[in-house]
Amino acid sequence: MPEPEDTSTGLFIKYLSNNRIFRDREVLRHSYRPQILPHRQPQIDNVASILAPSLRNETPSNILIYGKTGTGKTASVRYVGSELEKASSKMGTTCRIVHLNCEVIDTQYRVLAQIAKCIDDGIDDAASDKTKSHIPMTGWPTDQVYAELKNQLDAGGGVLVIVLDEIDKLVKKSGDDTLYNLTRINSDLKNSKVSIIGISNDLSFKDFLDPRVLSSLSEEEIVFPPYNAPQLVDILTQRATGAFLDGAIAEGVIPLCAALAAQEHGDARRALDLLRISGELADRDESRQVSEEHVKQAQAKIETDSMIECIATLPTQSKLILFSMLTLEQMDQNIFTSGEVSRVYQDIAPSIQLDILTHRRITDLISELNMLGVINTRVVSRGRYGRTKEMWFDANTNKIREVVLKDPRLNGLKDLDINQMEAKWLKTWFR
DNA sequence: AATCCACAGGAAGATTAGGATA
DNA sequence: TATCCTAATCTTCCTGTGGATT
Repeated sequence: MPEPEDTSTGLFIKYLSNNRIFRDREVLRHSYRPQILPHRQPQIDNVASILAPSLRNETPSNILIYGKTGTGKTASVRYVGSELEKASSKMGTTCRIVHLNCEVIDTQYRVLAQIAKCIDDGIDDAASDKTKSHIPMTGWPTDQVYAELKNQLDAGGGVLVIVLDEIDKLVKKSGDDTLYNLTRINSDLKNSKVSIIGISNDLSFKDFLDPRVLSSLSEEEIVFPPYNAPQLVDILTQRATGAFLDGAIAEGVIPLCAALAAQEHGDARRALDLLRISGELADRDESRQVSEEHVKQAQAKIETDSMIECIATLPTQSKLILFSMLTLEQMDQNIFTSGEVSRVYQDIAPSIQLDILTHRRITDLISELNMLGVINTRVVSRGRYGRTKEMWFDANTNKIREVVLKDPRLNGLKDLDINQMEAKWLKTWFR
């Protein structure tokens, strides 16, 4: 009997020892907060100038911040926030920042409770046992939470800046009551002040807001434009020095990552992912350098990964349609018409107790698959033989098949006898 | 030029699921 | 808990159509 420890160490050790690429790959993760944010100085200065009055114990204007994902909104605000707290403790004023991600904290109750909790934690060391967290995670009526929050704020004094990240999610899920109450809270406070920073990547969310809330929330608006390719190069270069060992990246790698990500909305997060995955690929095949080839592989990997993800979340019916197309493909057809697909579909649907959708519906689902980029379609006219829509895959069909069969309701199709089906179809309608 | 295939895809109504509300 | 509302899903019915064949 071999010692289990030995084998497992042996299993992993070889992957740990050849470390020729990364110095610290955490630097490339989304959660990493760099000290310097290239090309965001104007926005940072802007936020700072708006928040500055809080150091004189005056209420700063509320701010709304817009920008696509990966444009540095959150990072910039966090940076300004931490600088502000530093400055305030140096100057002896009370000035606190609470950062909430509304994708996670998405109800009025939880927002209020979370704010209260954050203030509490901050005061904790000063007045340790007196102000303990009063508000339970659930159970109180909302107005009581609101009142309790006011008490805590007034007790603490100073200025509180509330950052509502992904504020559009909050509005979509639970309406604008929360925002209404928060913007109004200043008039109920005697001893302290509140200012709100809303961060959104959806410009249209304003439409859901009460005009009064909107006007008070957007006293100041700041837009974070997407990065262009040269700017992304700067960002990647900065991170790469921390993340990679010297000389681990080939010449054109960073510009390539930047260019690919710039095409795709100038998303810095995407660019960093690309660089990190390129690095991981290089690491895995024991290269000593990340090459442009690795970047291309990484790009392909990200693409298929997101497609796999997309397919996995498709409704069962769409998956069955995909499976029908896969079946046709196994019968060495590369291009299928909507008629063929729906005939195959209608034949296998009953065998797994799925109700049969009409042809009309199937055409809609097929166009949907086309929109998602899982398949390609094209309308063709074959003269006397009618007008139809042709479709084909251009991705790895084995991967797709694998994912489709993971659906528990399609499990029975795993060992479908293609030959038998083909023979049957040939007899009835094929060609 | 007329015909006619094999569908595309619009319109509108029916059904269903989920969620709010009383 | 029953009921109502709404959005999403699905069906029915329909008109339109490019071009090989007649």
